[in-house]
Amino acid sequence: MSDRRERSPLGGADPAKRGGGASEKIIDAARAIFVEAGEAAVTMRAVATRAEVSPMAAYRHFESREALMQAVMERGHDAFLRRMHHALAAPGPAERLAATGRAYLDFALENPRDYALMFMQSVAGDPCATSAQGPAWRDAATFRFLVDRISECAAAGLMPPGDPELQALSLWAHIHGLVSLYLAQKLALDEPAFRALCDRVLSMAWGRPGA
Amino acid sequence: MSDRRERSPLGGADPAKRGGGASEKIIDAARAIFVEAGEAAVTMRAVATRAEVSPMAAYRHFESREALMQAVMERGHDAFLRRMHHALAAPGPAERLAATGRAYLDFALENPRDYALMFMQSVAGDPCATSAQGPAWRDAATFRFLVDRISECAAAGLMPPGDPELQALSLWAHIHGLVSLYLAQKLALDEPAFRALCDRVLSMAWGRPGA
DNA sequence: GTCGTGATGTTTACATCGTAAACAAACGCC
DNA sequence: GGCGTTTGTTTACGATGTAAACATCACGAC
Repeated sequence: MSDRRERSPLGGADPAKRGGGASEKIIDAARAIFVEAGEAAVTMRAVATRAEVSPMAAYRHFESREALMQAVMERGHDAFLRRMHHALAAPGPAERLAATGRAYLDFALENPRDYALMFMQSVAGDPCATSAQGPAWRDAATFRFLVDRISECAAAGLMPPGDPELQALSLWAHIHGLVSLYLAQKLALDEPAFRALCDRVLSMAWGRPGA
Repeated sequence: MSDRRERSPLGGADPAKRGGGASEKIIDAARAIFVEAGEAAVTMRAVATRAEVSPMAAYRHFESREALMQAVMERGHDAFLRRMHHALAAPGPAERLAATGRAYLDFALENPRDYALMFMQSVAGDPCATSAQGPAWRDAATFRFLVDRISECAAAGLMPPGDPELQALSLWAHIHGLVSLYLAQKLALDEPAFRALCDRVLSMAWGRPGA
């Protein structure tokens, strides 16, 4: 959990901090290619070309391609969390939970590659998964956010009582199941049909809040 | 849905039929490597070595590495369906549905790479933008099997009435969500803890049958 | 028999990939 | 100034997917 793969030799005590403008430029290039053309297109040479440096330059900032992809993923998580927080603008607990679900779906459908990178494959050194024992998802900011929204509803009597963490995980798994099957093209639906399907499934299982 | 990528030049009218002993040998080699070491280890050269042929031999039977992986995946689906059918041995509708859930989980946990290959890949957006409209999962034998188990329960009054297809999809998504998060190492749990978690989540959401 | 003909397999070759190694310029600090 | 550290480049190597050309072998027609 503590080791960043980014080299950031001039970063201060906290290596998770900015690694300098050059690292930024390289991550930006990698992200641009990734979003446009997918993970396979993110080759070190392509990134270097886009960042206007030589192919080996990226290795001064990232141990390996995998470490670079991890940085790309972290940007995705940042954006995801920011998006979730928009749901706080809704007026009441139930509305906030519903908005959270909508924000989740919107992010996944607008950033399918980011979503897949973040949640549908195992990446070494993932912030969500230490791959070893112990709590990881329980601590993830986005998961805590969902737990809070559910606790809020429970406190307002809008939810059957129970362990909010368990309910949050259940809801997360449910939405993630739908989303990931859709993104993996196992459902053969277009986006509007999929959104309608989500609405029906989630309202069936969770009443109104989940949809 | 009808075009096989396998070349099978001596296969009869149905190209999905056996492509000859050599194709078998190559798929077997690919599967062995895949199960042991993961998709990345399935290189054409490694497969050829294992199948005791020259590196280019596989191209006589499969268009590309991707087509070979697809054949590997189909083997996985066959095994998966066979496993599901064991659940029919249970005595009553509720028991059969519960056994189906258990079979699903068991298959995924015993064959994690197969499961990931079958259900956690191919993200919308890139070359796979074919996204051929129309029913696909609705026709899949394994999905029909789940719908049948749910219909059985509904007929016996063990399930709230409703569209069995929708309920089946909801249950599928829920279990798949849990499984895929676990396999992608987002939960940071070991297997026994994960099984216990599934039990709690699914029994919370679906009463007894799902667990 | 001989002679195509097509299925099957091999060898060779190439572009592209991740990345190790050696080298060079730019910077801070004395 | 000199010198070590940081940052970048060039070059090179082994692995990969696969195209192209060539070799083998079975088999039906003559």
